[in-house]
Parts: sequence; structure tokens; C-alpha cells
Amino acid sequence: MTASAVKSRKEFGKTLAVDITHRLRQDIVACRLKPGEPLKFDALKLAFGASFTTLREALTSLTADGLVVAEEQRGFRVAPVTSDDLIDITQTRILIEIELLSRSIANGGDDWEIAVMSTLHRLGRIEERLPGNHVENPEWQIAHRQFHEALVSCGRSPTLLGIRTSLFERAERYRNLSAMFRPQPRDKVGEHRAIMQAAIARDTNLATSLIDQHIRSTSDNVVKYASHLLTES
Amino acid sequence: MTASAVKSRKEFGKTLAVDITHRLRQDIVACRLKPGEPLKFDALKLAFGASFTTLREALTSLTADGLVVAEEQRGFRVAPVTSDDLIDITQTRILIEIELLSRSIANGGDDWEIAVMSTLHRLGRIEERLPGNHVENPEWQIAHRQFHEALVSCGRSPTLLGIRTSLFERAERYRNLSAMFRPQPRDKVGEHRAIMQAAIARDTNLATSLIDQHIRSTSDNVVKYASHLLTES
DNA sequence: ATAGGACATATTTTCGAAAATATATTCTGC
DNA sequence: GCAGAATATATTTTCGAAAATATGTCCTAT
Repeated sequence: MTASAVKSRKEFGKTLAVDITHRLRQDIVACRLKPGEPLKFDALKLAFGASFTTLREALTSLTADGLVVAEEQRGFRVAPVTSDDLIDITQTRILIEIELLSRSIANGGDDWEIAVMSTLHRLGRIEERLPGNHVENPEWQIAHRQFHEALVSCGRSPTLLGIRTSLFERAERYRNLSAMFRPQPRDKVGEHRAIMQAAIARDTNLATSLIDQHIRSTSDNVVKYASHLLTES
Repeated sequence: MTASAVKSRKEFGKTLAVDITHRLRQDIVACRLKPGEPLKFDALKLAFGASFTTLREALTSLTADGLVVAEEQRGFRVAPVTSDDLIDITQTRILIEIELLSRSIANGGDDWEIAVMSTLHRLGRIEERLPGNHVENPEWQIAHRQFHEALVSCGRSPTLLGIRTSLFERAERYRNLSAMFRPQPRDKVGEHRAIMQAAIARDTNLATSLIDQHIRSTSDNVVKYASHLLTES
């Protein structure tokens, strides 16, 4: 196990359990903890410097997020990556993302337009600055996530937004998996710009259609470059 | 606090924590634990006969389900019931349920048709047998849940089905809330039958439209009879 | 009388040991 | 030599005490 070392405590949350939940989540999404890998308490204790109980609480949280699977009396493991799971996540994301984007286009005001444009601008600048494969770069990932968050930020449904966040992270794990084996990233700057323009123009049909394609092609790319890592058909 | 007393251990799961999660969930959905009520460890320990740690794990699970809210360093409480939350749940349920029902109609075979018909039949028999307000009856609730589960059972998406189950439970809590104040239940047997017939006839548009109305009117009924219990707006 | 601080109490959060369970190893009988 | 029981080891799960934090009460100064 090569998890993140013991950093400064309480980086993300007030309680240690919440903090460790976030750190474990990051390690899993970034594939520093490999899919299917058993999460044994002795090793976790060493890596995160917390007790059984606290780690157990964190793992329980992540189980609900679909990033960890629990086998009763047999411990926890990082959720495996499978073709079926990727397809499931992709189709569900498309459904949720289209709904939230439609609502945002209907509800969003000036602030929303500004947020969408500025997060895209930042993403573009980062891509200019970073040569080659920027997908695995943390700075790019944050900016990328923020752009997509801005797009749906006026969806006005805490429930849907929560589901979306969870699915986005599960999908990001697959993206990170394929990034390890992709020689050059496909040019997504054009895709993102087109989505932004359609959204700002309040063209719901076009914007949702572009998002659909965007999510779908991202998923296809994972299959293309990481299929040898996915179990099942 | 009037939670379920200490029953036979390990009724639902192999581990105590999973078992207590289920029992706590039932108590919350049935409103035996009231919305907004603080969930203090001393009281829970007494009611469920488990230690801090085990209870903590259960509460963390339920927080992910949206039935419990956690305020860091200030403990847990039963999720409050609000108009906004009910609206959010209702709209999200409609989206998810329509998607799953459409897929089931497309995918379902003979076994699916049989499951839909037989679960509806059982529901009808139970309604005949039980006089008056059967909504709060556990037997009716199980049969009702099983009918709706059968309808969407061929949706072929573990993720969507999981989300659906979680939303169904959150909505059931609101139904139980309004059932306390509803003098006579509206006749739902006709609605359920119409949904079944449209589904079996593979009339996706009609079936999804009926499900939409069904969920919407259930939600309206909650507002009608329990609005005085909902905070906000 | 009241705001602010110091103390006391209540409650949550974390820990490491003990119990329960699963996995690996050894031993026995055939 | 091998299957199956018996034992030993590894790991998870649960517990109650101890630490950390929040809440309530009392006292003092203005």
C-alpha cells in the first residue's frame, strides 16, 4: 500500500474521521490505492495514523459513495473497476447531468454565466501552461471539476447535486486509470468551449447534447486505453 | 426517545453495525424517531445496546442516505422534514423512476410481467383485508414497496436502483408523517392497477406519465395533511 | 441588571485492548 | 499421499475508558 503519508491533521474537516474520509477518497480516486486492493486496518493505521474505529467510520462513508466495498466479517477493499460499472456510471451521469444542466440554463442568472465563463477561462490558461498530458495534474483536475460544477450549479436540487458529485468522483477514478496509459490527451478545450457557449446562449438542446457526447466520449476513451485493467466483459 | 427496543441481535446483517443501521433506518422512516430529534449516544446506547463506536458507524451510514444529519463536534440528529426537501425528493424520484421504468419496460421479460402482476395482486388482497387506513400497516408497506420494486426491477443499473431505493425510503418517511393525520386514505388501488396495465402493455409513455402523476399526487397529499409539520417556505 | 469570563457539566470523538470471526497451518487417520 | 479435523495465526469487529470539545452555570465588574 502506498497511501498518502500522515499529513497535517484536520486538513479537510473538523473531525479526524471526516478528514481521513477525504484523504482516503482522494487516494482512491487518484488510484494511489489500486482498484480491488484490500484495505487492511493494520496498514491503514500505519498510513493514516488513526485508530480502528476512526478508520472504520471513514471506510463506511466511502462504501456509501461506491468507492469502497465492504464484505461483512471480511473487511473492506477498494471498489473494483469493471466495464459494467463504467457503463452504469456513464449512463447515470448522462441522465443526471442533462437534468441539472437544463435546470441551470433555465434558472441561472448573470452570476452563473460569469462563473461558467471564468472557470472555463482558468481551465484554458492552465492547459496552455501545462505541456502534454495535463489530465493527471491536480491543478487541471480541480479547474476541470470547477468548470463542470459551475455549469450545473443552478440546478437547485441538493439531492441531484450530491448524486452528481458522487458520480463525478467515481468517473474521475476511471479517467485517472486511463490517463496512465494514454500517450497524448485528446483536445478537450474545444468541447468545453462549445458546451459553455451553448449554455450561455440558453440553447438547452444543444448544450445537453454536447454534454452527452462529452461524457460518452470520455468514457469511450477509458475503455480504449484502460480496457486491459477492467475485469468482466 | 422511543426507539425500537433491543430485539434479537443480528436480524438483518452479519455485523452488529449493519444490523443497527437497518433498525435505526426503520425507526427513522417510521417516524418513531422524530424529524429533527437529536440522536444522543447515551440514549441510543440504552435503546440499542451497542457501544459508541458501533452506533457511530450506523449513524454515518444513515447520514449518507439522507436520513440523518451530522454536525461535526455537535453530534447527529434525525434529518428534519421540510417543504424544500420534499419537493427535491419528489422531483428527483420522478426523474429516476421514469428512467428505470422505461428501461424495465424495454428489458423486462415474462418473469418481469409475472412479478409486476403478482406483487400488485398481493397488494390488492392486503388492502381488501385491512379496513381503513392501511398505509401505516407494515404488511401493506412491504407489499407496496415490492410492487414498485418489481416495476423497475429490470432497469439494469445498480447505481440508479440504489439511488431509487434511498429516495423511496426518504419519501416513505414523509408518507408516514402525513398518514398520522389523514382521516381516510385515498384509493390508490386504481392508480396502481393502471400503472401495471400500461407497463405490461409496454406503453412507455402512458406508464411513465402515470408514475409521474402517482408520485406527484402522493407528495401533494403529504403537503395537504402534514404541512404543519414541515419547516421552511 | 447585564455582559463577559471562569469554572463545572454534558456530550462527542478518539483510542487501544479484548472478543469474535475468518484464514492458514499442522496433525491425524486412512 | 491426501482429505478432513484440530490447532494456531491473522484480521476484523466490538467494547468501555480516556481525551477533546461543546454547553450550561455561576461569579464578578461595570
